[in-house]
Amino acid sequence: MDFIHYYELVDKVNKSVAMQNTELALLIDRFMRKIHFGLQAKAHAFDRERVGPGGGIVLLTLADMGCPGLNELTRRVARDKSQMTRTIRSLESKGLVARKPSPADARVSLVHLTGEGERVVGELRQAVAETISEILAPISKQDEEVLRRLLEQALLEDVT
Amino acid sequence: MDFIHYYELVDKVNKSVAMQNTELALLIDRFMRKIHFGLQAKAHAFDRERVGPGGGIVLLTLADMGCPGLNELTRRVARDKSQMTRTIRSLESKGLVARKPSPADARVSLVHLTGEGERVVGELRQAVAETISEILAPISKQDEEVLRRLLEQALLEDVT
DNA sequence: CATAATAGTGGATAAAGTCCACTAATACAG
DNA sequence: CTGTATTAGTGGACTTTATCCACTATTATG
Repeated sequence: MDFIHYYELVDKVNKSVAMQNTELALLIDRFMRKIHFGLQAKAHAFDRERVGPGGGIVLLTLADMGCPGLNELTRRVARDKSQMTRTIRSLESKGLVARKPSPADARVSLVHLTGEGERVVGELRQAVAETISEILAPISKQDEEVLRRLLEQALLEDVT
Repeated sequence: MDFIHYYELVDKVNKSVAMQNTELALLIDRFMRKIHFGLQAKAHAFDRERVGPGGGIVLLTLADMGCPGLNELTRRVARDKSQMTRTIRSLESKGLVARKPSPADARVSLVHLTGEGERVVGELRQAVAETISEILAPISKQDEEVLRRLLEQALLEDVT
């Protein structure tokens, strides 16, 4: 009956891999949440424009990307197109971003930060950086670098 | 005017740290989203009970915790108390979890998985593990372990 | 030129998140 | 003990995101 033991073993190993990876997903979720709440605790101090978490991510991403089309931006932050339309409109009404039609393609409208938007991005960065370093306090600077490298590696293929 | 250069340098360094940490937050967000969509793509295949992402995380966490009080569970997944009440009620109505009053404290009701709940957790784990390993494919097994260790370390203080 | 694909918009609805108030039970100081 | 502060859980009301789908305008392609 040795083959039974073999299959039990295989099953056990599979289950353990599944559990470990599941656990990783839960860890990531908790980590994300912790950042979320850390930021929210600071939000009243810096989010005077009331861009909210949704708007914040868009602004920060925009600062990284320069002047992308709306669709490109949408793919990068992995959110819904129509939702992005609304987010951008909201940010536009606050004077933080502006748009211009692409000279190359009449369908795309290129989004970019305004001066005021840049200023808000500065504040956001400050708050995010503080929160992140509080949360990452228990791990060393080298490991922080490792973490960044790992995530970049895992996301490499969809840089667009 | 050397001190000006000095302050410029300090400013530049600060800004770069802020940017790096901000970038890390954006990476984590994108990573999270990737998992989210990865799971969603599989959802129709395994989420026959329609627990959704919210219910899913609660079920998986529950499997890790055993038989926690609702509040304890809420703190672990870092969500709102009242929201958790509703999530649990929804899972209860599907027969996936059950509750019993704590013998030690009449205020707390202890939540635990039912047999059916355990079964669903098995399916969830399968799907989550597949998704995670697809996403983590570009990084090595050792690095995966490093990632888990780093996150655990960063979350260590709020294990409850 | 017809047809397919892409960028963006808008509507409708569902799911989460957020805040606040409230009850019941427990802890605790005096 | 007894009044008071805390804590667990519930419920309501409201806001924000998410999701899905249909639609226009433009570009790409056979």
